[in-house]
Parts: sequence; C-alpha cells; structure tokens
Amino acid sequence: MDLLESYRSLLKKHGKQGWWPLLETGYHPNNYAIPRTDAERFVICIGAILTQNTAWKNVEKALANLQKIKALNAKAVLLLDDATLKNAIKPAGYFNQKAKKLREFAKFYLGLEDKIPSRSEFLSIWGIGRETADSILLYAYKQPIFVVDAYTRRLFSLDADYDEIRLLFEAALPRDYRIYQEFHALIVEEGKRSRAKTK
DNA sequence: AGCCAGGCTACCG
DNA sequence: CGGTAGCATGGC
Repeated sequence: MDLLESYRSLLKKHGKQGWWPLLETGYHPNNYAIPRTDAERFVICIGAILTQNTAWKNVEKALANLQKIKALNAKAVLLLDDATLKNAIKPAGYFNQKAKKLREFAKFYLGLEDKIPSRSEFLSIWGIGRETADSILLYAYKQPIFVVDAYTRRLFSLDADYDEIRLLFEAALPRDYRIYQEFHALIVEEGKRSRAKTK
C-alpha cells in the first residue's frame, strides 16, 4: 500500500483542507502559520477534547458558547462554576465528562512554561488519549506525529494497535507536519463523504 | 426514527 | 492483555 500515493490522490480529489479550523478564521488552506498565538493554541487543544466521538458541527456550538462567556482560555475555564461550564459545552455531548476533561487540561496548560510537552505528558492527563494527544501535538504544536482515527482504520482496512498504525504512516511519509496535517484531514473528509453516500 | 459523530475511562474475563 | 458498556447531544 503506497500511502504517499493515497495522500496525493485524496489531495487531488478534495483539495487542501486547511486544518485546524478556528472560530474566527474557519479553515485556512495554505496557511501553516496557525497557531500564531497562545490563545489559538489553547482553542485547538480544547477543540480536540470536545470533538471526541462527536461531530465537529456540535463542537463549534460549544466553542461559540465558551467564546460568548469569554472562557476560551485556561484561567477562565477554571474560574467557571460547574453548571455554567457544562451548559456551555452541552451541544458537544458527554458534558459531564468533558467538563472534567477541560478542567484537567486547563490545569495542566497553566502549569506549562514555554516548552512543548511530550506525548507521554499529554497522555498522563485524565481525558487525553492517544488520538487527542496526537491531534494536539500535530495541530497545536506542529509536531510531526500522525493522527490515527476511526476513519483511518476503516479507509485502509487496518486492524492493528493504534501506535502500530501511526508508525506505519510516519514511516511511509516525509517527516513533515504539514503533510501529516493535510493527510489526516483528507482521510476524515473522505470518510465523511463515503459514509454520506452509502446511506 | 434510528444510527452515529474527528474517543476515553473503567472494568470485565 | 483484548474487548466493551457508558457517556449525551444534534444531524442526517
């Protein structure tokens, strides 16, 4: 299986996806400067948590609610009372769990200096699993780590352990975070469309 | 009217 | 270890 060839063909089919989408600017194809600020970085991180097993459309509603109450930063999240936080993120589902996950992450985030946390540091946070950790590393920190999700397994008929699949992609592709970002986004786009067609 | 979304944790055998 | 119930809302 030539993964680089799959990447090229998906790119031709769907065009650049421009992940990660932000509230103000939406998608930003051909712009790899994002995140430019610490604020954008944090929004990417909590978006990655909120989108766990959840359609992005619903995550956008939750993010917009948080923005409305000026809680798109770590300090503000920690200062919100429980009911307000849960109510804001309710559209993204699992609001009891995700409220706790956001607080756990915000606590961690506030403790950071300028350094980039390691994968295992992210994984040690309650509520951050492998895909979420890798999404944060790839899209918020621009680290060349491939993100594996349900669509990746489905599209390529892979039934191996998460990290095995991740390493398979990383070995087959140039070590370039921009390619990893686009490829994962393209896989999701392809997965969404092929599902819409077959139903 | 179901089925399922850009998963994770806890618990089971 | 691998497998899976539970978590929750909204879109199609």
